[in-house]
Amino acid sequence: MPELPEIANLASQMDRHLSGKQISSIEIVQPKCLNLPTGDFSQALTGARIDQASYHGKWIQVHTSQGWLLINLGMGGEILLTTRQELPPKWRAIFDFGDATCLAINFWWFGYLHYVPEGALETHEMTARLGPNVLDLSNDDLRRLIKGQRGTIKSFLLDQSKMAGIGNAYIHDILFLARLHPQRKMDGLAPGEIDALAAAIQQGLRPSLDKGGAFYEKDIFGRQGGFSMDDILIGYKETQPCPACGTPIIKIKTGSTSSFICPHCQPAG
DNA sequence: GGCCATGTTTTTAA
DNA sequence: CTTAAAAACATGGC
Repeated sequence: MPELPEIANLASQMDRHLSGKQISSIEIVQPKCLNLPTGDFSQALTGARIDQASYHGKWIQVHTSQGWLLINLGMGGEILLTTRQELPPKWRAIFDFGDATCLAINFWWFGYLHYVPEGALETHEMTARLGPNVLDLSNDDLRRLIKGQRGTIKSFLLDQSKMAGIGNAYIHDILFLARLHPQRKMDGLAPGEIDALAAAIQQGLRPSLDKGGAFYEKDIFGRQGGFSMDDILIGYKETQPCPACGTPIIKIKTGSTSSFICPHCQPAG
């Protein structure tokens, strides 16, 4: 599912290939994903010229001449730059451009398409509450964030209001790289472990970012990402040997999500 | 065919 | 307050 590397790539591609295009019409299949009634939403963005696209955590922020289009793919989906003649079989919304191309958006479950008027971005709670993009954190930033925190390290890393971008797919390798058990308590971390965590976050996300995202997601041209199963260290590799020590990887329940760990390299402590 | 796991965010409960 | 778990649904795997 899309996390920071995939979102960052999509936003970058959209910025490069959509800027300057004008939205001529909008077709919505699933009104439930909007924050406005369908008519209001369409009216707000029809005629808008796309200025630029960026991202914050798992949200893509498209700035237009008529305000912001905010996209969250939820648990996975596609944003395709295509034409009416080559539409994918399924989609939730289509933005037609004046030049015969269109943007077809699909997502499996709980995606969002939100409109926010110009200058009102800080009133959009779901993005305003996000912490800094996780790749922008320095070791000192991380240390400050951790100070005074309780709870488990996994729920901390997944808390988008602390830092934005980590999801339940990349977190397995991040915690493995830091040699930390997902259920270690935040107040029990040694300074050296925090530094290791800061390095692990970079190490766990950048390779995928550089390769265009994960193999199970597509870019706006429908091409798969270059980050393959072989690039993943331990995530989703239950029973396979740990790359560091050879101990079989196990899958455990952590709250309502699953985690993959090496029981030898990541002791519960 | 049917049951189950999946991953995000918000909401609700403990 | 803090932290954990459920709910919102669609799709693919076994």
